[in-house]
Amino acid sequence: MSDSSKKLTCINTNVFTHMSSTSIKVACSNCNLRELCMPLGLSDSEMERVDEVVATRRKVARGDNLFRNGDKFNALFAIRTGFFKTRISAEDGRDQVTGFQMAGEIIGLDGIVSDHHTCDAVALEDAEVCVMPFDRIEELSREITSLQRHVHKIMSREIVRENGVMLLLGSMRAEERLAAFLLNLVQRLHARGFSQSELVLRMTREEIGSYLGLKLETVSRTFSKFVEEGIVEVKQRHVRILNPDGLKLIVNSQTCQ
Amino acid sequence: MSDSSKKLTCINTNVFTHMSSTSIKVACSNCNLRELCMPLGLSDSEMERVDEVVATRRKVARGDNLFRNGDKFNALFAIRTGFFKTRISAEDGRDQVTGFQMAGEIIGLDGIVSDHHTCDAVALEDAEVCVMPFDRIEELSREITSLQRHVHKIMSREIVRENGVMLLLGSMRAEERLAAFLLNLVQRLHARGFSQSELVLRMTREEIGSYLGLKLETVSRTFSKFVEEGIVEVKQRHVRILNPDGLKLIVNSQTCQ
DNA sequence: CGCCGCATTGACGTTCGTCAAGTCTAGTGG
DNA sequence: CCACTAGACTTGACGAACGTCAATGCGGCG
Repeated sequence: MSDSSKKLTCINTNVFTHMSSTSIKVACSNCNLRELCMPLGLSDSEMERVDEVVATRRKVARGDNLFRNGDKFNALFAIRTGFFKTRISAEDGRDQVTGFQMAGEIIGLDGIVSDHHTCDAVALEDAEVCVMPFDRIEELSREITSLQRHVHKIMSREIVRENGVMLLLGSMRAEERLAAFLLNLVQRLHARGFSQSELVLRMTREEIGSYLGLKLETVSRTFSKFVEEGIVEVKQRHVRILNPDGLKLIVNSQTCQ
Repeated sequence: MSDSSKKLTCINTNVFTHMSSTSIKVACSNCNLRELCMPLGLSDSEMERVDEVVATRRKVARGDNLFRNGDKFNALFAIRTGFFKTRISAEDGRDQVTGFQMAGEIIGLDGIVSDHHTCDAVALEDAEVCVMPFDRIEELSREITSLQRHVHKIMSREIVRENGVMLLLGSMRAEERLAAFLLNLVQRLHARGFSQSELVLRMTREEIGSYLGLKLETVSRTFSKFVEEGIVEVKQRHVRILNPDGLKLIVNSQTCQ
């Protein structure tokens, strides 16, 4: 499969997780996620100081929470391996998945404003994160301009991402939502060296539905429809995109609302 | 009306806009929006430096854009007077209102990540904003720790706000959405010294609908339903909330979806 | 006065949620 | 090795919520 040519080698989501014990020092400076996670163009001495920000790393087993709504906010987390969902809950028990995060992405920004997290972060597979104490980040970004800018961009990117989700939730039909979701996932996976056409969903239909503002049955039906139309192959959580242009067409179809 | 007791005096949204010419120097240090907009507890000398960040002010007439999707990003804007909406547009022409902003709120955070704005900001009434060049903000927040923290909080607050909108769009029914919208508006207006029970909508039914993921007819019908139930009085854009607890009950009703 | 944009209301249709039955798969234990 | 189970997924029938289309009302402004 030529399009699984890895730009970044060896981003294993699972296999080697249990080998890398916490004692092995993995610095940002030699992390293969560096270009996703950290600013480029740091000098060696700056990079050394950034290494020190990553105080510890932490493993999160599948199903466990990295943090919960109400937890004290201390640190941002950079995902090294694994896959997360974030979700918020209303008082009445309803909840809404607000995002799915994968290796190289930063999680925990919601906690800054009130010093407490306002959502839950749940590992959808065994995961490992770098713990980056936020006061250290602030300290260092006062000294390293490019780090400061980088932190601002990460937060702005999240705002823009959520804008896109609002568009999806506010004005797209079920097919468009699912098509946009698949294209987004596969694009982010591709940036991490995975295939452009094949992916394994780490979340259930219900979690997809929660994210997309749909019921799980609707998600399932919509998958089936895509299969009938020959746009994708679906076997449980394994998805192969046969006709990416077909998906893109669906996203921009504007059949109605 | 006792609950229109002004905490901040004279936040006029319209009347005096044309009087305050740009030549009058209005510094943050004596701005009555300070506590909404700027960090508290700055020393006098720090406050002086913050004053210098606000390079210029800019008037935006009703219907005009403060910035557009694609515009180069240079500055954040603090709203002094007036009322804005932000919206994003898909290629196919669909658009989605992503927020309504009022005096004391910061607008333009979307532009940081890519150096270009990704949404439009439109004045819904004649408005005036403080232009805060972003590189000046970054410069100063490297020196004034509390300003740095404040900037981070503003961005985090926007992320959390959007999380809430995602919950609304993803899992609430029309009545719940409109009730939540009204409560949110009136709460923010109250923080600015206005009534807890009365408000004037600055946007059309269509704009409300776009924000809430509903069609304008649905918004109108839902208003009518609230009126029938004696929860609000509605006369065009004038809304009086007769039974705020009724609204809160609706938000948490979870009838279905 | 008449126009125009905005808002309301009604009749009808579509989409998606609800409820229920049934299937598939992985994991467990005999 | 196979039966059993639990959880995830699929599919169908039906209904509710909301969108669509169209007619009408209302208020502000030239």
